[in-house]
Amino acid sequence: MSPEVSAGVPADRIPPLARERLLGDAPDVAPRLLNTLLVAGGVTGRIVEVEAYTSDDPASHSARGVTSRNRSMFARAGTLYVYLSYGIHHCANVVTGSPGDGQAVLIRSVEVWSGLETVRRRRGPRPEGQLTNGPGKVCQAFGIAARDDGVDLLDAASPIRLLDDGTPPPVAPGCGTRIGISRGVDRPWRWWVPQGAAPG
DNA sequence: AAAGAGATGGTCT
DNA sequence: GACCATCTCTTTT
Repeated sequence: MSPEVSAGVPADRIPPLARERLLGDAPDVAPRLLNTLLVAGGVTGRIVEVEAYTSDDPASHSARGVTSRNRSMFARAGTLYVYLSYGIHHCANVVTGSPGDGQAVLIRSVEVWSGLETVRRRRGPRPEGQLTNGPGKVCQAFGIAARDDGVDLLDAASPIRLLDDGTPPPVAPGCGTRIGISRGVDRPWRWWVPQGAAPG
């Protein structure tokens, strides 16, 4: 299949995100990840909400060092970290920074640009706005699961990829505290694309 | 519209 | 045995 984005350009003709764009602390990288393209499972979408997690962060899986679960969170920038949440849902993260840092950005919400029928089949009949507006929903919609943990998102041969179609991140992203955590609750490490914001 | 609770299993103490 | 980086359905205002 040939996933397409809004302009009608096939996803396989859009270049991967430059790895240097992911180099840096997760709270710095996270807002720059907004408006980049996620391609997986026959679906393409634009990332519109993210959260940052670091090793110096009581809410982060990486806060207490490497374990078998969070191992890929300590890999190089561009690695995908997938974990099982509440025994039911999967959540996808983009590793940032340098190997050993344990920093990553959680993909919280995505706007689907192609493969909408596939998303509807995976997510079931639901209002348009509730298909991919949560980290567990994003993984279900894109078919991302535990087997995908550790893949390189910047490798054109990977089943899951981050692309850069030239759309810049929002000039003034929304910013606030993270959702669903019980520690580190005051860190304003969640960012989103303001609704109705014109790309560019 | 908002609040509450159950599902469900891996990870860590 | 407790704690979740969640989601959905049900109950209550």
